[in-house]
Amino acid sequence: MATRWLTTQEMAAWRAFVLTAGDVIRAIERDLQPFDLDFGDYQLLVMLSEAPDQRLRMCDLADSLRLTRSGLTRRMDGVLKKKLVTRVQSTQDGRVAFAQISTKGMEVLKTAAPHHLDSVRAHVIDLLSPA
Amino acid sequence: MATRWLTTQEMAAWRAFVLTAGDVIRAIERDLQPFDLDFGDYQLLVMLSEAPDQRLRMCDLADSLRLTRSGLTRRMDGVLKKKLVTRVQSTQDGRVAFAQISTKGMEVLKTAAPHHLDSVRAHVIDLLSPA
DNA sequence: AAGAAATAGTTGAGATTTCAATCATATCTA
DNA sequence: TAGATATGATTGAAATCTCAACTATTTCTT
Repeated sequence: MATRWLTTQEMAAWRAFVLTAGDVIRAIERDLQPFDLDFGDYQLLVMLSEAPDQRLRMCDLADSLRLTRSGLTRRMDGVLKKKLVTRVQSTQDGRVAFAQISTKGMEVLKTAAPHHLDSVRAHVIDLLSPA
Repeated sequence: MATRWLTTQEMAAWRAFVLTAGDVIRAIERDLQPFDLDFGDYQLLVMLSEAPDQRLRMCDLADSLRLTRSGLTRRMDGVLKKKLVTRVQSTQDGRVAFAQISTKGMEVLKTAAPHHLDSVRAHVIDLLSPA
């Protein structure tokens, strides 16, 4: 258990990490733009597409996206308007609402996914590996 | 030059990276809160503290912080109000303004830095190493 | 079963950031 | 040197997110 690392070299690595992590996300977001998706939308769609019945309770989705509930409510506004996702009220528990990916949402995701993966490959290799 | 990596394992690594990178920043920001600094303020102060004459042109500072010029103008509002930084108009070039770290800014930075480095150590080891 | 506590979700206000437009100053070019 | 172009910085509007407060529903306790 080595404490007191983080001297010159580790420090440089940490700084590079902080700066390039942002660059990577921005580059990936730019590549997602032709599909009218941002990275937040994309992650939301992925989570739903992999969930049982392709839906999740709002609060579980918020947790997995590292958003507050409030933040998810707002993000849902966007994907609902784009018809990529549906809201389904639970019949079991009057408090809960599900977010469910729509047919259109699945189609958009299937179209965007290969390009997005190319993008991740390219940018992570280009920008992150050196750090 | 291997193309077509990013199968199950690499995919998982990428996802973990995306999620935990955010967690790390949030944790570090929480530890900075007692000093009334957020991560953006801290980085700005570090850049200035290391610059010649402890000052930088707005546009160069913006570039190094990965902010737009507009974004930096707004962030400056905050650190100016806290008296951590001064604005200095250039006498050479009427267009440029310098951001210069103040005595108070240097003091705050010196106080916060050791705690921040502890924080980086702790959270990067805790959260990032597994990924 | 009634009241208290916990859980799910939304809303208003504020912070941070970006884009596009704008203004001012400097530099280049013809 | 006059006009065009480039550069540095700010502003208004919009997007995204958080916190605190709130409503509604469910579950726990007695």
